Amino acid sequence: MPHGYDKHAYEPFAVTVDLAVLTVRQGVLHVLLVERGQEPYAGRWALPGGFLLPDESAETAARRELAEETGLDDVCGLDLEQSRTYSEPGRDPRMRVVSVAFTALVPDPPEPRGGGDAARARWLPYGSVGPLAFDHDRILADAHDRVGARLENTHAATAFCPPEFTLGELQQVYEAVWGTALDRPNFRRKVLATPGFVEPVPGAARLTAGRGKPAALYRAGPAAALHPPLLRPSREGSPA
Amino acid sequence: MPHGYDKHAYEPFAVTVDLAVLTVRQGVLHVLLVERGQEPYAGRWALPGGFLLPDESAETAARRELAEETGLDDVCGLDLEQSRTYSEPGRDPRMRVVSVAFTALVPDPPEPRGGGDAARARWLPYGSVGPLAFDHDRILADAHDRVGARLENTHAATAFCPPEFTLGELQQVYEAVWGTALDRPNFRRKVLATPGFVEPVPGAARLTAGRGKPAALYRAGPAAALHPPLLRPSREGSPA
DNA sequence: CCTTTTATAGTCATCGAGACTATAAAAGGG
DNA sequence: CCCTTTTATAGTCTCGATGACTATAAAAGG
Repeated sequence: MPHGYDKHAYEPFAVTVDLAVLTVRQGVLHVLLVERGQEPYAGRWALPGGFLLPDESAETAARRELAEETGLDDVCGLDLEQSRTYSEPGRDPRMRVVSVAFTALVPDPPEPRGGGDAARARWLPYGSVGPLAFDHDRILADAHDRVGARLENTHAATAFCPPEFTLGELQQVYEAVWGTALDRPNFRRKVLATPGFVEPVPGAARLTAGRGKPAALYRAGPAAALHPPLLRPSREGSPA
Repeated sequence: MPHGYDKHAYEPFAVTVDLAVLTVRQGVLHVLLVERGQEPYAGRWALPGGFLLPDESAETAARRELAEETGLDDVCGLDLEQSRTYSEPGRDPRMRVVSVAFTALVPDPPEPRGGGDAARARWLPYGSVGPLAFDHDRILADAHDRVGARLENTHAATAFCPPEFTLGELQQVYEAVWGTALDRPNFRRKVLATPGFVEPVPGAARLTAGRGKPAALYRAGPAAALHPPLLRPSREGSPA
């Protein structure tokens, strides 16, 4: 907030929210994208988003847009996190737009309704489509980075799962987001040893994919942060 | 970016940047604050900041404001990171302002010049002054959280130090930001065992505080991220 | 010379985690 | 019904990271 507020001239900007809505389907990370109907970038895929209303916070606007685009009824419980704000002068060729980006993690999603003015909305595998409109490639990549880090330190992975899930499903989330395979017994040991990460659903089991032994079901635990964190295998440099 | 761009009405907003400029002085975390000269919140301390110019990105504006407020000449090399954007409708009583917050880590600082229109600018110990103007208490707390986490995963602590520093000085940074005491031999072992964190300055030593054995000098290493991270001692729940 | 202060070297035990093997419980095919 | 396949779960072994702690070195000050 500027102290010399009243002495300065200031320029008004358009403020929007952009959403990176992520899910894991069949062990593959997917993103919700909309197809642009008009110039600029007509025919290109873009992240859903929209303008802030006059008396909305960015968080409120993001949740409203999320409900409109996904058609989900209970948007309240969803994992929605502000990731970063993009304000480069040339990022929209038409006018000066400052965009607050959000990342939403949703469980097994319904097909998006092409709500409102959307030309077409689809779940697409992460990284499967060419360059997105505007600077949305970078926004999406930043969101992906943050989610990967959040899986290490929080139980955010449970946001990708239904209310009751197996440890195999939870592991698939980690593998899909990180792009690495994990050892199943070690993953299981680590998750169960972390207090508050998951809690068992007594006496419940589910056949995972039709074949094999039924897996026990778990719910998300009360712990927000994981101690110690669940670090991904040596992402860069030497594994020390 | 909204796809139904042209069909929507949108409201223009004022966009500003707010800066949490942090440093460590004598082992104590300090924040750069300015005293407001006018209503609202006249006489209260606030974070420095200002409006975006018409063709500036938020990053550029933040760096410009940083130079103006601190009087530092080489703002280019400073550690400046976007932290979060604040957009609650009532956060400024005069008008609708969306603020992009940044956190800057600076080494042993010069006294701030009360540059431009600033009533007064001072380095104050973190948490030593009462409620700040606007929502700056929360912005500052969020910045502090992020810096604490960044110390775990990156060599950001070196941004608080002069180009050549002792391991004791580096440890003081960690202790000041985290608010915990660390075991000196263990800290030393951990830092030196992390590849790329610091590299020794051959044959150089400095008397740390006048007394005691002179300490070897180190420079910041090339590694951006630390592997494995330097986790702070059991911050919550059980230490596992 | 002795005390104080700070830096640096090392020791020991414990815990986490990667790699791996073994067993249990289901489906499917003969 | 037996046998193979598939997946879940239990357990073992080893190594490395780290917390707690002790010991030595090199300076200043009395």
